[in-house]
Amino acid sequence: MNQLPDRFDHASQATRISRIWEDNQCGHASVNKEREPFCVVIPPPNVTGALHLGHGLNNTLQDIVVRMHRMMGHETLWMPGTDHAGIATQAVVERRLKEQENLSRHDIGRDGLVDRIWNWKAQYETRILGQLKRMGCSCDWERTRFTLDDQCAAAVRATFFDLFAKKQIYRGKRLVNWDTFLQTAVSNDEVKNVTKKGHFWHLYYPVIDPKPGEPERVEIATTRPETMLGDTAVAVHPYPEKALNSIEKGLRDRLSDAGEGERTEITEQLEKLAERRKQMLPALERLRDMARDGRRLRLPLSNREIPLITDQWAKPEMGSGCVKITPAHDPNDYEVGKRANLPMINILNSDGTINQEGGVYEGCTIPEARKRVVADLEAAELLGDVEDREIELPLSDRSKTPIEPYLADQWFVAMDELAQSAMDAVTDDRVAIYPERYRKGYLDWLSEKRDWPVSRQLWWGHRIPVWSKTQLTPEEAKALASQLEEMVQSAPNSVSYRIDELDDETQGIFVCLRTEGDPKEAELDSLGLRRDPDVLDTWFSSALWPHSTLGWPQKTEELEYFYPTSTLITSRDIITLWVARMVLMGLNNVGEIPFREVFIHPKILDGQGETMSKSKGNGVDPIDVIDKFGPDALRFGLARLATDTQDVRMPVQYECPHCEKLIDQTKKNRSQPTVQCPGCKESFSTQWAETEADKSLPKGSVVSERFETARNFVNKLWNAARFAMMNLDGYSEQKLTIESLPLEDRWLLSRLATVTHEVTVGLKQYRYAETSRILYDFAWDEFCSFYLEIAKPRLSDPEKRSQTQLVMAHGLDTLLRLLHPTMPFVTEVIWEHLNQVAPTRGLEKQTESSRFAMVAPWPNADLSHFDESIERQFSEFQEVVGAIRRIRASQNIAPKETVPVAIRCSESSKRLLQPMHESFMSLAQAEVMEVGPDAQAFETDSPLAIPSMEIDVHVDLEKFIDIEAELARLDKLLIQITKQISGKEAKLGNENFVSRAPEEVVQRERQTLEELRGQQESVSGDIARLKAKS
RNA sequence: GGGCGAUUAGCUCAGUUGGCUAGAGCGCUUCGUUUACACCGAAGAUGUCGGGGGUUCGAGUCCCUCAUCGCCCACCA
Repeated sequence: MNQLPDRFDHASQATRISRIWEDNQCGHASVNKEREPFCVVIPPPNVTGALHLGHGLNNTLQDIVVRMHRMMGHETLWMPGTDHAGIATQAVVERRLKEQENLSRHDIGRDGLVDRIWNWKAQYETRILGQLKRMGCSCDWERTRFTLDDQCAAAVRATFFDLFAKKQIYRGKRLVNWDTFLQTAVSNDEVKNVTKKGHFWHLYYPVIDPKPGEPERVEIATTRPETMLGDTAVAVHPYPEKALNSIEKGLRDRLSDAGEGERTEITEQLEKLAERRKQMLPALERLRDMARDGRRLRLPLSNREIPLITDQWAKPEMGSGCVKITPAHDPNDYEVGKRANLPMINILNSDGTINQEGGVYEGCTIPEARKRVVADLEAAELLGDVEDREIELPLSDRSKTPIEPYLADQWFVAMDELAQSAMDAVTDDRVAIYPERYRKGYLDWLSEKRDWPVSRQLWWGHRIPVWSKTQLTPEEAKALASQLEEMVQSAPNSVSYRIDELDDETQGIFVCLRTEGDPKEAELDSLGLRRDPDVLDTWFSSALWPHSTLGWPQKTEELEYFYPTSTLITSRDIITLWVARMVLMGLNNVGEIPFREVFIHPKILDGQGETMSKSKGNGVDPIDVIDKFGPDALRFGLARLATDTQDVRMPVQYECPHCEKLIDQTKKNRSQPTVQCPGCKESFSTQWAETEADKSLPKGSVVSERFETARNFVNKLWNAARFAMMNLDGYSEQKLTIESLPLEDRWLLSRLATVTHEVTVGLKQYRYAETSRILYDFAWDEFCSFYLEIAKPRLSDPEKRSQTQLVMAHGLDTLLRLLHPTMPFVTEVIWEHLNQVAPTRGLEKQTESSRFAMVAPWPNADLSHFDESIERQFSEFQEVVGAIRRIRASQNIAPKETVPVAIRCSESSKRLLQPMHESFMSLAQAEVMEVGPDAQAFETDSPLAIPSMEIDVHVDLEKFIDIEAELARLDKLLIQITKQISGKEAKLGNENFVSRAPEEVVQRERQTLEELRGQQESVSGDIARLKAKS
């Protein structure tokens, strides 16, 4: 074992280990009724781009529980895969197309674009899966799925068909962002608002048959007068006074703690408000009353009658206090329209010209219509003031033309029952969400039961399996329906159709086919039905992920065995979008929840507290961290940060490719194409490098030095193992009785039992940070610093060697297994070596070790090994060693000098400390002269009391004493003790404390005070003695 | 605007049901290459637990309030 390097060489080992795992199918799971299943589906990463550190965290946490359960003997399946991420991926590919070839998607067409996205997907899927493998993720790679692959597509079709047939999918109108130039809807994030100069037109709508005292017309104001053609109401606030009051109150609240500048501004606003109240309130209240009275208005130009209604959307503090309602062309008005059940009049053609609803303005473009409407209103004397004003104009990011809110046909999933089922699953604890506070968001969101619009005007995604023919007369519809009826009769489980009333005269027929490539598609085509061009929302397929990946809608053995899956580990931003929908779809499709537990983990932020993303330049590729620190360090580093209270701030650095110096990333340098290293003065490129010159520079990777600790820990473990294995020459099986083992062995076994228990429970409860810390502290401070150090002398004692080897090998073996889920690579490599030198391991009885750590059985917390008194006593020993070391350090005693020590302690402590004679020598270079209740202080003594342990350690300083240093130390000590005594005295002098605090607390305080006084006395005595001596 | 969370050492974070003489890692200071490990070992310094109130014998921990930061949702004629 001497040939092992003194640093763990992850670079040369990791790929080899990965291959071994893969070759031996260690991650493969199959239906095995003999064993309990454990299943996790991966939150499929988007194929938009490579994984970043957030994914690193997510997948590390999954792999830890997956590996633990596999070791526990469960048939463990971690289902891998990726998500097609409709809009995001299409946008990325389109952007590239534009940048690199200056082409739009319309230039290459639907098939052309989709082909390119598939290429992109192939590239990134490979990259992503490669990243996961390098992280050590123990997925069942043979089962890798993609949300757009055939199996997922079959599930999507089956689901859509089912909901369609049950009428839980319906067609409805929805306002979309319409790009009139490209004649397509665009998503919210493709719309950019620009501020432009515009106007605010005041219009008057006449009141029909005003009663005496009522105004003859109402004033409304708008930035888009042409939309009045589609108005279906005018609204006024139902409680104008209340509304004004609440605004006033808000302002006054702000005023009370506003700064100087803000104060004047708020005061001005308050004055305006008061003025407004005086002038407008009576009029608004009258209008409100008129609205309640059901009064109607005459919409100018088109001469329609429209109601005056009340709705909170009308802000009494704005404009005239009245607002025109155009449900079909404004998102807010749309909501008002739905609330008031108003008709929705679409006045636009898809190319942005006015349609027949616009009467004489039909065919006009929007600017033309605006001009003419304004002119005509002016002619009718219904135009008031025209203000200049800055307006926010939404522009399409692609065509740079104005976006029109446009009422378009969309498919919706009715959420009422589905949402309720998903709420019930959580409220009655079939699905447990951890940390619990996330339940609220989940339940609140679902409780709104807003129908889910599932169509997306994109090309990349599951195409909606509906063929339709519209503009049919009722007779035509009937005729067509009878033809379809035959089709349904012959295949009722794969065809479904429905007739929808489109308006008063026309009907539409919609046919859903359950199977992709159904020959009936051609039939439908010949009947003149056309397939819906839209695709489904990405989350539609993601919602099926837990069952679609297991083969649903087929009744596979896998589905039967692994579903419901065990746990879902994900990030909080998709609790509603994804988690909730998986629950409701699982219940709908399979009739069973998709997972029993959900664990929500924190997010990783950069040093500035911002989320990491490639677009900011602060994204960290886990591979860069792996290259620098190794996969185990990445994993351990992430796991120890995963607390359930808060997000993780992780300052990141560039690593200079020339000199390996780490350079803090700042907001400034993270967006530059090149950075100059302050160390070696050489420059390197970043992800922003574009020019050839910049690109030719070596690239600086982005890493975080937060992983250093973890890397050091990996190395510590490696070296501890190396030490142990170097000392396993001649290792042989033997019978061993626990009772006969020396205290330090009993202590180790007890600690192993405790730690095993804590880690097992901790990981089951997703307390990653805590269990990582427990393992770190145990491995470093107890196993290495104490156990191995104590073992050293025993290993060179021929009588004790063999027994020590056995216990040491067992300790290492257990530690490796406990650490394996978090640090799989280094533990696997050590396991290989350990198997060579100590192929059979165990205590009372040795058995052959498993070939791989990955499939080694999870340690049992052997409670018979647990011994509280030994653990407690051992910490006394550790304290005494610490005390001796402190004295040595304060006296500057050379490491090689042996110091005589006397330990005054109880009989029971003596029983422990006496046999540790050798260990005091190896750990503190101390010779224990006396130990027990009668131990005497030395002539020239340096005492050190162990707080709350009733142990006094005395070190003979005859040969070393530095009186000045010692006096300084003791003075300081005395001050500390005295301070604590007065604190305790005050506490115990408090009548209330003594009478009301629990007896045991008071007792403890008394005892501590007692000890402190003893210490004080002893230290004072020493000071006096030393002073006398000097 | 609604909801959730955070604020503890120079930095990044722990701190279970109130009992704390508040911890860890990094960084810093001093010492040390004793053959597992300098990616190491030993010792040390560092805190008005964001501010203010309250409950309690006792508050980092519970309640109220303010401030700052972050996230989600809604909204921005």
